[in-house]
Parts: sequence; structure tokens; C-alpha cells
Amino acid sequence: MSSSLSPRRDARRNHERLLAEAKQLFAERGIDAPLDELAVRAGVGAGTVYRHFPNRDALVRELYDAAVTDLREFAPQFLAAETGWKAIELWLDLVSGWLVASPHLPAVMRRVAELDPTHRPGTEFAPMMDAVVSRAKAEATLRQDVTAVDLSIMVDMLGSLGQYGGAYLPYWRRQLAVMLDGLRARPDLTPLPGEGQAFDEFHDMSHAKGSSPAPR
Amino acid sequence: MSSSLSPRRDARRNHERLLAEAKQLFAERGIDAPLDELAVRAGVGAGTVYRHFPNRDALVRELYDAAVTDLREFAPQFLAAETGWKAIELWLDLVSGWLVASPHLPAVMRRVAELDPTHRPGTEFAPMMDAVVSRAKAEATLRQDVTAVDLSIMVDMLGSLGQYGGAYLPYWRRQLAVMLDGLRARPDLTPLPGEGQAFDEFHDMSHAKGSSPAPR
DNA sequence: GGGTAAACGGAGGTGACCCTCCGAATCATA
DNA sequence: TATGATTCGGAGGGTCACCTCCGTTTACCC
Repeated sequence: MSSSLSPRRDARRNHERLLAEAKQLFAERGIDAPLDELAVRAGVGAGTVYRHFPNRDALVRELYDAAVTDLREFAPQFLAAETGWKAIELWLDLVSGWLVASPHLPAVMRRVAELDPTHRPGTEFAPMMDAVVSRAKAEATLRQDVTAVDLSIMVDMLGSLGQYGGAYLPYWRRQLAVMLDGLRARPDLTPLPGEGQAFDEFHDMSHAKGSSPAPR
Repeated sequence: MSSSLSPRRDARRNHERLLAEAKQLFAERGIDAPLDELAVRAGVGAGTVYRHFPNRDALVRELYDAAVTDLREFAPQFLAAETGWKAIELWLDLVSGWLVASPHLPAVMRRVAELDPTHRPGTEFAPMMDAVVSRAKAEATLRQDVTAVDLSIMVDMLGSLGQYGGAYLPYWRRQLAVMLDGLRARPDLTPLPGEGQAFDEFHDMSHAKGSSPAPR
């Protein structure tokens, strides 16, 4: 008989090992680090790398999926939080902190976004976040004009603080605190700008003097 | 005679052209895009590239320096703003918007940080930012526990929104608005956490259930 | 233990990129 | 315009990473 349901044990072991070493390698040397080096670190032959991951993109995708799976395990806690606001605090804190501690992930997320431009990182948790956001708005603890997408972007931004050689690391929690304060519902808030054409307005740079720094 | 003070005109022209094309190339294909391709795009021979920039790092450094020079031209406006708070609004808005419109820069900044770990991006503007921050604190418009470094990090985070294939671009101004709200002085603020050991506290992950996502 | 299918290792072919070198072209100077 | 110095172009050698291929090893099942 052939077509076994589960792969051989050594295969599974090597697969795990490769994923683990890839995290470290990508964190240290960037997402384009040589895969031959990955083979050496994992103590396997080059052939084994390409048998498990036909190309670099496949490896990147799997790293992304593994991250999503890891995160999913946390979901129940957030839904079980006492208040919607606490759930949001917990989510931003834990997830962004986890990203900061996983320096390979931001690059992986960017690469996945390149490979599939229709997919925004974090979409997997949109339903859950929508629920939490609604709840917090109903409590009037979260400002009304914020969306789940805004929160997901915040997580990405905070998570990218691990990318600058550790220099920004001590500021992660401070930035988180400032953002949370900016998210709180308050009586005198001016509403957030819409998501449309907000960026292009910038391009005229009319407030800039003489020779403006040329974008692009 | 030899050792001219200024290079020949064609040399200067090629130098500018190479810098300009490098911005576009790095924006499109990443900071490790082949330099031979740069030569083709700039319409010069490969030798010319390496005559002007002995290696990729030299090119990256020069792109960084050019960015700093561009930014410096804006400085007078900020110092001339009516209030310290307006200066801060202007700075965050213009600089982060300019970064978003210059998708090559975040990667350049990260690379520079790798090359010289003692150098944090934006240090060049520390004195100016310190002055503006003091002024805004004296007005009691800016929260007292925020530093110029915090602001510089915010700029970098906002500026990195151009990295995700344009999907985050429409949210740039919203994120900016939330951050500004978080920065405003208010009576009932809990102080920001210090810059020390804040991150390591995270690592115990004690609030996490069972198998925690393994960092690193 | 024996047999079979699955997985492994690593040498090596292929292609891409880096970078140099020198004859040709261009610029500055008089 | 003529001369010399500077810069250019692009072919090509060297290096490195990707990825395949097949003889060998390992795991699984009886």
C-alpha cells in the first residue's frame, strides 16, 4: 500500500526542525538568507530542505501559517475577558509583544502580502476582532470611530519595533500605552479621517517651503 | 594639474541619476536588488555603479544621508510653528507622510541600523525635537512623560505603513490621529512605563494558557 | 528479521550576481 | 582645436546560492 495518511517520523521531525531553524535564521540574517545555510543549521542535506519546501515562498507561507495557528490558541482568553476594553488591551499587549519577540515575523508578513496582494496580514482574526470592537464600543470605553482593521495595523506597527536592532525594544510598551490612550472614548474627540483619499492629500506638500524632499 | 575640487559634469550627473534610480529600484524590488539592474536602469555601465559606490552599503548610506539632508530643509518651519503642539503635529504629519511616500527608506534605515548599531535612525534631529518637546510640555499641551525619542519612533512606525503593498496606506492618517490623541496632556493619565526592563516582563507569558507560541 | 516504500544526503550543474579591468569616450583647459 | 586627465562601458572571471538527481539510509509493516 501507499499514500500513507501521516508522513514518516523522521520526515515530521525534520520538518519541525527546519521550521524552527528557519525562524532563527530569518531573524538573524533576513528573509532571503541562503537555504543551504538552513540545511546546515538543521543538520540535514540540501535535498531535504527542498523536499519539504519546494521554494522559499512555500517556507515563508508555512511560517506565516504556523504563526496564525499559534495566535489562534490565545483567542479564547480574549473572548473571556471581563470587558471589551480589557480584551483589546490584552490583545494589543500580547500579540504585539509576541511579534516583537519573533523578529522573523514582520518580514514574513511583508513577504506574504507581496505574494498575495489581496491578503492583508491578520485577516484571519477579523471576525473575532470585530466582535470585541463592537463590545467595547457598546461599553463606550473604545472610541466609536475606530475599526478592527485599525487595531490590527497597530499590532503590526508595534510588532515591527523589533526590527531596528533592538534599539527600539525598550519603547515598545510605552508606545503601546500611548496608543491605548488614543483609543479610549472621550467626550471631546474630533473624529478620525476616513479611509479614502486621505493619503493623496499629502502629496501636494503645499505647506512645504522651496525645494521639497522628492518622494519616490 | 590633478585632484580637481569638483568632479566632472558627467560624473556628477551619473551620481544623481544612480541615486534617483536606486530609490525606485529599492522601493520596487527591495534593498538587495541586483546592482547590475541599477546600472541598466540608470543607463550606465556596471563599472560606473561601482566607481560611485564601492559597495551596496555605501549606496545605502548615501541614500540615508540624502534623506536626512532633505528633512533638514523642513526644520525651520517646525521651529516657527505657533505653538509647540502644532510643531509636533506638523512634524509627525509631514515626516511620516514623507516616509510613507518613500517606500525605499524604511529598509534603508533598518540597514543603516545594522551597519552601525550605535546609531538610531533620526538621531540627527534629536536637539531640535528636544526643544520642541520642552516647549509643548511647558504649554501643557503635550503629556509630560513623553520624550523626543518616543516621537521619533512614532514617525518610524507610521512611515513603515508603506511597506505592506499599499494595503495599509489609507490608514496612515487615522493612525496618526490616534497617536496624537494619545499624546495630548490630560488630567487623568496614568504615567507611561519606564524604558527599562519593560519588555522582559513580557517573556514569562504567565497569562497565556497551555502551549504558548514560542518566541525566537 | 526481512522486505518495501519513503525519506535522506550531498555532490555537482546551472544560473545569477558581484566586481574588476582596460580600451574607448568624454570633459576641462588653453 | 588640441592635449591630457578623468570618467565611462560592458565583457568576463570568480563566487555563491539554488535546486536536482540518484545511490544510500531509515522507518514502517508483517
